[in-house]
Amino acid sequence: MGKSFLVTRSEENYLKAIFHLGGSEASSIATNAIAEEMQTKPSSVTDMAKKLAEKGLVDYVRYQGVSLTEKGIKTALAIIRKHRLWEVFLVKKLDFTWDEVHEVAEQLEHIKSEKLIDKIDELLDFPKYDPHGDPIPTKNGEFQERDKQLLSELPLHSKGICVGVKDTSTAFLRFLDKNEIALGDSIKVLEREDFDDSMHIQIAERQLHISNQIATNLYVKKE
Amino acid sequence: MGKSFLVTRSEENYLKAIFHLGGSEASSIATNAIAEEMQTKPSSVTDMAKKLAEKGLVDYVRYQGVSLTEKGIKTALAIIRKHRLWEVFLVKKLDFTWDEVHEVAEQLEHIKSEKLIDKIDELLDFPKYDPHGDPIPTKNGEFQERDKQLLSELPLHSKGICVGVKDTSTAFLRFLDKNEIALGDSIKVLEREDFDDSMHIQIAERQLHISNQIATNLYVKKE
DNA sequence: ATTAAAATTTAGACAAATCTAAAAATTTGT
DNA sequence: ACAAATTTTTAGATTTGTCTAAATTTTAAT
Repeated sequence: MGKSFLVTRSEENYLKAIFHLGGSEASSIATNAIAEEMQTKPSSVTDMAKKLAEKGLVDYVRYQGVSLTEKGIKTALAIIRKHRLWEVFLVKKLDFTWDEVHEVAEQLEHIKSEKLIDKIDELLDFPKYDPHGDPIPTKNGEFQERDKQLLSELPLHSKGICVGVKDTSTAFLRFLDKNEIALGDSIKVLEREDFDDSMHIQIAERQLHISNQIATNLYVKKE
Repeated sequence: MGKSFLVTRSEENYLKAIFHLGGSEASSIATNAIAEEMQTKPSSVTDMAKKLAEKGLVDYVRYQGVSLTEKGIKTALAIIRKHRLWEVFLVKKLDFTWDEVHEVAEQLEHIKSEKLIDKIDELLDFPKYDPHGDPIPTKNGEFQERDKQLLSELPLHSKGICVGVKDTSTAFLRFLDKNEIALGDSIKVLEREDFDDSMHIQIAERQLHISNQIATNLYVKKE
């Protein structure tokens, strides 16, 4: 079996970025898009694309961009799995807030030990979702996106359960904390303002007025 | 305050090695000794010595070797603290055996997050010793070596409590596991064989015959 | 269908961390 | 004290991952 041989930390980060940009589907991802995502220069992306292609992790055609191979997808999912499991660990076991976890998980995701991450998985009782509501791939790389929609798309008077966030910036997560909006909360759309698409919602026992910018960054699952 | 600015992973490993070789005392540590400890070449050590000296982490005199500065000691202790706390975590929370922890802890010790390690410390209830019996430095870099001696030096008929190991090789740790010798066990010297310095010991309810090589790698604390 | 704009790649350079081989300094043995 | 052995350093090369600037290819507009 192809014991994943040597994948460097930098290569792992590229694979993750490509995956997040949709590189696991048929479509190719543009050099510029990857450079943007990774906060680096397009020329660096080109160099790395060649390296990853040589290792059989991506398909790369000059001037066309890259897409992940089967092997690349597996590797990317393993990293995402680790990242999300560590996030759960930090929140559940060490009382980190959900805006604090990302930076540390970015480091922890590169720790190489199959036993370690499987034990963490077990310690957490095999969670299916991370603190932002994103699904955690299994050991075999299976994972299903939750059936969810943006709060902004929820019809008037219908109810949903908050299951995730689209924007994971510190600012947004802090806003949610401050307004006591958490995953699992039940949300009902009471009124919608046509003028600016802001809305009145019922959340737990409270009522809240939220802007469209909030509503387009909160995922809910219809009840 | 000198927020430890940038210390690379490689630099951290050198500091740790120098500390282990006694570089925190007045004595200087030879280039060759460090190369041996780090499994690298003396010329690489020279290069790094200059770099560390420039950052004020070691004192370095050409052809004389290096010794840690105050700042270098602090940095080394912070890494050792992290390494040992992670070892405790792996054993206590994830059921790793004590011969499995080192390799993973070597990676985890480089994770940069003060909050993370302090929370791990708290989760473990502020342990004083790691799974091999070595003391864990406090957040302020204080740490005291335990009052201990080698089992081989324990007088005939006297008793001690097993508090640590000198050799931390997988082979030795596995041997101890197989013979059910664990930290905390009470050991009494029943008989000593002058010919080869092997000894009969009473450990818990059992009696055991152990070679001098074992006895010179087990630390006990006199009762 | 050309040309202008945008995206991408190449070429050449740099910093970090390492190595080899040769030179220099120190230590050791007598 | 001086030659031989050992240790240490220097000089120059290599690898990884990055960058800038220039060249090339693709895309978009008229």
